[in-house]
Amino acid sequence: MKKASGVRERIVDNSCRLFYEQGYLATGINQIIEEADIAKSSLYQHFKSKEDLLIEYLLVSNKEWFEGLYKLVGDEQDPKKNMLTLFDYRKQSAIKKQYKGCAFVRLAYELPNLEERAAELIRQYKSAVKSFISKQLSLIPQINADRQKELTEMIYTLYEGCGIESSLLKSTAPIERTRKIVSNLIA
Amino acid sequence: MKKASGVRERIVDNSCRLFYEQGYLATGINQIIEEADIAKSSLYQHFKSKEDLLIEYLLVSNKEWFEGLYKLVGDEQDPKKNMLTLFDYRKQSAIKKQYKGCAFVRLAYELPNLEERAAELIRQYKSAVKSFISKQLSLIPQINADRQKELTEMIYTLYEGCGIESSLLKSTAPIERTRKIVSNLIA
DNA sequence: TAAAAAACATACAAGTCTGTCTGATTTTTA
DNA sequence: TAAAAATCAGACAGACTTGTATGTTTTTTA
Repeated sequence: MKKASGVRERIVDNSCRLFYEQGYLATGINQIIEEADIAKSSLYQHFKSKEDLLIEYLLVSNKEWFEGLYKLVGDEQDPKKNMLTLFDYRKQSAIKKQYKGCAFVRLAYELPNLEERAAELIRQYKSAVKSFISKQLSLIPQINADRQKELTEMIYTLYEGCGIESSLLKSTAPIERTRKIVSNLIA
Repeated sequence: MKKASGVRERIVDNSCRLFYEQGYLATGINQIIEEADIAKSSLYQHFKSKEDLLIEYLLVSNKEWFEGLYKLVGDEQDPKKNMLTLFDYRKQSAIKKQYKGCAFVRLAYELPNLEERAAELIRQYKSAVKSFISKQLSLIPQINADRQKELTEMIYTLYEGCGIESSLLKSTAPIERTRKIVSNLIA
């Protein structure tokens, strides 16, 4: 079908940017179409409602998050290094995103009565992050299955916690501290 | 001055309830005055703007949170028990508040460009929580000053992390797991 | 090049939002 | 009991919200 105009792309890019920077409720359709420089009817041709834009936002955020992580991981094989890379990635993102925190948690907290489609995408994302942690641990020979399960939960909890702290204090220090703790846990 | 009518009290009670249940942006002045059963002009006599209601919300939430914690602590002196009570309190609150999470983090995430007055109150609250943790650790003789500092950060990070997890999964399991981890850390 | 699809501008509906104002009524204070 | 303060109901301003509808112009497809 169409391909050249990039209208859909501009809608998605600007929606995602504004939803993240300002929050979902604080961002109006009119601002989106203005900054994307498209007509309102074009937006509603691609997305039937603002809620559909929200779903798109979650899908894009998920995709970009994992792409960014695996770009930083590169072809490194050492699971210990890769575990620490997760925290390096969190630190790098915190700076780039000006300490506004995880898009998924942000949304879950902004909309306490979130529709189920969106809530499910958030849970899926978090589950995938936990899988990454679990995967690395499984590749460390010294760690047995019981300890792996235990450490997965603990490291994931630390991962979430340092993200919050970093956002509230607008500082990477909590992430760096947590990275060191995790480093000791898997040493 | 006035004392009997309880108008201000009804404004504050309903504002706090609705801000927490629905979020700040999703709650309108009109809903507040309707559920508080007062006139709009009465509201603006007590609070000059919605932002002032937000500040009140933070002050009240802070007060109630610590009152609830110290009620659960009672006159228990054992610092190890009191540390675990912090997590029992988090679990109890999670259920009571239907997994909507910490009011302060919620607000910081809902309004990424929060006014400085409010942001400062949030940081103060989190600092006070950390002080509680630090205080208990300082009362455990086996823990030296260095270890105390280290554990304060770690337990606080775990505290924040398990709160997020609990909210996203609508389950107390992450809190219970974390309580056990903390129990081992200070055993 | 002619038909189909996409994007355009713009107005509009119907509702919401915060905050102000007027003037009447009730409550408190002195 | 008289003056002062608080609360009331309700209209209003002015801007904003999401989404629809109309008709035109541009782009793509066949």
